[in-house]
Amino acid sequence: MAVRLEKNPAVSKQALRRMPAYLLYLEALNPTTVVSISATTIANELGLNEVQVRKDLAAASLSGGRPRTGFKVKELIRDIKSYLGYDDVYNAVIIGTGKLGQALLSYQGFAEYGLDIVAAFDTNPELIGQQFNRKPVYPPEKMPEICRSLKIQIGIITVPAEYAQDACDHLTESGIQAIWNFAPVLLTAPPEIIVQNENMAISLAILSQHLSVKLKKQH
Amino acid sequence: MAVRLEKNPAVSKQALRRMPAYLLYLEALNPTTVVSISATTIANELGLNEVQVRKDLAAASLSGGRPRTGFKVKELIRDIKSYLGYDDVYNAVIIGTGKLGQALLSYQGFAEYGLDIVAAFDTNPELIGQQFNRKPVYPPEKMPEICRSLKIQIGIITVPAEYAQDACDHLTESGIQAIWNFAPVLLTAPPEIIVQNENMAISLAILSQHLSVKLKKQH
DNA sequence: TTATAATCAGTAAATTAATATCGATATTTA
DNA sequence: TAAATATCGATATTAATTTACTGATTATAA
Repeated sequence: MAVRLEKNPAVSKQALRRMPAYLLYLEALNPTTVVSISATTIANELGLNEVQVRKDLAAASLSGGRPRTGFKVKELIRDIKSYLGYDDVYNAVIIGTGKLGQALLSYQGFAEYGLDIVAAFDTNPELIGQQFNRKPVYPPEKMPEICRSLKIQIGIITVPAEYAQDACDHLTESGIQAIWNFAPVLLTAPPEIIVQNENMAISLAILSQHLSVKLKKQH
Repeated sequence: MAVRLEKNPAVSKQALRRMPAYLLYLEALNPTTVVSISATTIANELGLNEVQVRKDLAAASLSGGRPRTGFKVKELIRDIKSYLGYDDVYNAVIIGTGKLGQALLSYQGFAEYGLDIVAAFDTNPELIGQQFNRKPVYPPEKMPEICRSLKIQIGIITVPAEYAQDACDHLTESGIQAIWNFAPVLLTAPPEIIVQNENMAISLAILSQHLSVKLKKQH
């Protein structure tokens, strides 16, 4: 029998970044025709090294794969989701209901990731009282009260850059645990607060630098 | 004299990811009071290792820093921008004018990064002919013609997941060079096309996993 | 039933990235 | 003007990550 000695080996930050790609790939498979899949196949499809994929999967998978057939697709999806914490449901609020805030409020896909956006905050009187995707917009003063009563863990910042630190401070005072920051600002927060920056500039920097190198080559 | 032997040493992908943070930090400084800054200071402020910062800056900076004072802030900003290709202006189009597409069309900050979004495409007849932030929305059929005549290099995909591959194919046929993909899908594109995924799921995965670990500790 | 081949898990080696150290140099201070 | 010190660039070391290798295991086919 294939015994897995290390149950859930330490996983690198890089591996954590690859997990969502595995999920996307696995979920795109037809579950009726593809029951099992090997690390080799996934690696080839995603352009990764097969040992790397096998190690990543070993970290997330509870039951492991079996020689010759690979991993059960359904189990693997479930295990990766559980590994990433998508099973636990977190309540979130959005600060700033501009276009981006509205886009996030309207996006149906977050349920997949265990993220439940339950309310939004905005200073604009015209937006306060409105709903987006059946989620109400409140004035910022209500933040502490609402966050505590609704047991909000995550605050999503989608305000313009100049108001982002304010939003961060408000959220911190309202007792949230983590911040997902879409504003192009470096936030200052207490160390116990998890801050994850969704920095489109990073993505754009990588794209731009590649493109710059590519276009220079063409001359 | 402090001679820099290696002019622009090879930089890692990780370093490239840190560059936008340096820019954010440097641009937040008051240019009248802070003329020069040391790698040490930046490292402390951003919570990074000082040698790492010095190496990163050495890769981007043309003139280098000088002992005791550090780097000239204005020069450094200029050099990093140039290094990231923000000097070159790239023309882009947006495919999909839902909330996210509209948010990107309306965002004024892309000019900073040398990104000029000049038009959008959507299948929705109600949106075709409209403008967002003075940028017109065209039907997809016009993509090849418009992309070629306006010399579009970058296509930004903001359609729902199920249409993303179609959008990608259209863009490829329209002669663009790079794709910035916001849809949660793994795109298949010719190898010469640069594909950069803006995968919010990665960010969310990291946040979620941290939070999961954090909340478990509290018990 | 036995041989073959694909795949896994685990360990070792190689590569890449991060951090520590060192001599040189420019500014500040005595 | 000389000594002290902060900072740089470069090299050396350590740590993390990726890739290669090996033996075990299971399905398939002879």
